[in-house]
Order: sequence, then C-alpha cells, then structure tokens
Amino acid sequence: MELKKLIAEQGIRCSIEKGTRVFSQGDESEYVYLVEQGLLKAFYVTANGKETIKSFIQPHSIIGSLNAAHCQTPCTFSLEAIEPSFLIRFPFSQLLKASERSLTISQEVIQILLGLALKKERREFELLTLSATERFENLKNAEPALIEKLTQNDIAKYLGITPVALSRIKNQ
Amino acid sequence: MELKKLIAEQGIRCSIEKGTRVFSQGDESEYVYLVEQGLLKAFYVTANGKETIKSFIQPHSIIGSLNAAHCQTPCTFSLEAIEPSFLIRFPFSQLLKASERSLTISQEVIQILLGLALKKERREFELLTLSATERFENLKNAEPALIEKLTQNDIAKYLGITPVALSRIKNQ
DNA sequence: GTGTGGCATTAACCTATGTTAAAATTTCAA
DNA sequence: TTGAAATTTTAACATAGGTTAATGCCACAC
Repeated sequence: MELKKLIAEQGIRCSIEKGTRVFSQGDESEYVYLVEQGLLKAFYVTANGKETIKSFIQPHSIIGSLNAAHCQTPCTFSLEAIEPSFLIRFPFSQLLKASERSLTISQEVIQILLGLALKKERREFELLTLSATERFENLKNAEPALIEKLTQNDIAKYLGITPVALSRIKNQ
Repeated sequence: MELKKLIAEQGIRCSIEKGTRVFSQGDESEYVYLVEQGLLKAFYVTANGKETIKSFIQPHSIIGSLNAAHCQTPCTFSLEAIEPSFLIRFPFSQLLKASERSLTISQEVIQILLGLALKKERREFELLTLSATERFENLKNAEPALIEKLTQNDIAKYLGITPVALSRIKNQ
C-alpha cells in the first residue's frame, strides 16, 4: 500500500511501554498512528471517573482521534499500550494532502474510512440491540485470540459493563 | 459539490410516501440515496421483533447500507419515510468509480466518510458512557426541531429504550 | 357527533446490571 | 519462597429499565 509506505518512510517511529499513553483525552494531537507491533486500548474517562473502552488496536491498524486530527479539537479519548508497542506517527494533515495529490492514496484513504465506518456500524448495532451476554459471546467468537491477552477488567469496560457483571455472566 | 451534482444529474429520482420503505433489512441494494426532501428513519429489527432506530435522515444527507453497497451482502437495516420524501438513488459502485477518476470527487467522498465516522463515534460514545436520561437530554439539545416531528415511540427506539421508559424519564 | 385506532401515560411487578465490600486467587518482585 | 499488589469471584442490596396491561387522550373517518 502506497499510504502505509508513505507513513513508514516519512513518519516518526515511537516505542511505547506497557501501561504508557500515546496521547490522553483532552490533549491536542494532529497525528495518526500506524501500529507496527503490540496491543493498545482506546478509552474514554467520564466526568465521574468511569473508564470505558472504545476499541482495542492491533498491529497494522491506523488509529488517531479523528476529532482532534480533523477538527482541531482536543482528543476525545486516550490511547494506552496494553503490551509493549511500536507505532509510527504521521500528521493527519499531511495524509490528507497526500490524498489530494494522488488518486492511489485517496483511494486507499477511502478504503480505510469505509472499513472504519463499517466497524463503527457493527459496534453501534451491538450496543443498540444486544444484551451484555450476547455482546460477550460475539466478542469471544470474533476475537478469541484477543480475549486471551486481556484482563477481565478491560473486557468488561469494552462491553460497557462492570467487571463484577462480567464475572457473573461467565458463570451463567 | 461535484459529487452531489453528479448524483443529481445521473441518479434516479424517487418519491417515497410516509410509512413506506426505500429498502428493507435483508434486501440487496447497491445504491446510495441523496435525500432532497423529507425525513426518514434507518432501523434494525432483531430476531425477536424488536425495532431499534440507528439514525434519522434529513435533507442533504447521503444514506445507504454500506454493508450491502460495498460488501455485496444483504442490507443490515431498513429505511422508511417518516414524512413524505424525495430521494435520488445512485449506484454505490459508480460513485466509487467516479472517485477513482477524479481527485475532486475522491476528496468529497473522503469528507463525507470522515463526517460519517465522526458521527458514528459520537453515537458510540453516548451508548457506551451515558444513561438513557443523559442521551435524551443530549438529543433534545442537539436536535430540538427534529424531536418535534417524531413520535415518542421513535425517540425511544433511537435512544435504545422502550416508550414506557421514555415516558417515565420525561416525568423525572 | 360517534366510534375506531394509534399514541402516551400510569402502575405493578420483574430482571439485568450497578455498587460496595469482603474473600479467594493469581502474579510477580524481592 | 514469601509477601504485597492486582485481579477475580462472591454476596447482599440498590436501581434503571423491561414487560404487561389498563386507562386516558387525540385525530380522523364516517
């Protein structure tokens, strides 16, 4: 892919220790990040301190706060490494500029955004129509390998329930 | 906008009566629709017959089942007119082809997809972190005019609760 | 006007999930 | 190997929202 090549060649590599943040909710960040290795979580912290996980980020995906990168507002979520990770960071504006110059790159951006929209739509569907138990079953089926690497705490925060509720669900 | 011009010039106009569907969950549909006038709802019906509303569609927006249009799978939701509506339908594949030929159009597609992704992200945030009461407050603030046109039934289905629960919330 | 059908409200009861806290288990560093 | 910290489980109780059903409220056709 042209786009990933561009990012790999011109982006800045960074190594993130387990438990460390790439950026925090409220920060300004004009970057997108290409994950080369590792595992991260993107999460919100609400006013009353509750944490909920938006998504887990695995190698080869591109992540960044669209709000921050595109609308020049603060990041709406934080990004933290669950395992030691290697990322390449690249300014979002440069990515858009590259897409203005090259049809190949703009096609790739379209494909990435389509994929993102499809993923968000599935998540919306699950949150809107399924019970916590059903969402947990779905996750187990879709990402069995991922679940092995996560704490129950993080799985619960992703499902939108408490670890206590997840423990109950697991024992029927 | 080049893209909307293209759709307006080459798409097929259709008039949809109130209560009538543009397409139904399970259909194949390779189209996207540009809404010229009216108001529609995009909704899921679950296995046990429960209806939940994904989004309300107002004039100037573009709507279609990404899954069906892009992945050649059946539509994941139905689209129905809440008010008499006028749409223009246009094959999604032609839209992608146009974006392969023209940098202007591909930029517009990117902007539309970015907007969609941002909207879905906000919805995901609300479903994940807010209570039904808070989601209702948010909707009232964000779309006061829209709320006037909707039945309580449809508002409830959009919030992910029952009309009974919404009635309770309204009286504190 | 009168009746019919679709909303909206109310009430009583039910269930899933939250909250708090304590106990059990695992992990890991010294 | 041991102890401290983190994670998971369990239990008891609280609460939001679901379910069902009865009632009230309109709007519209006749």
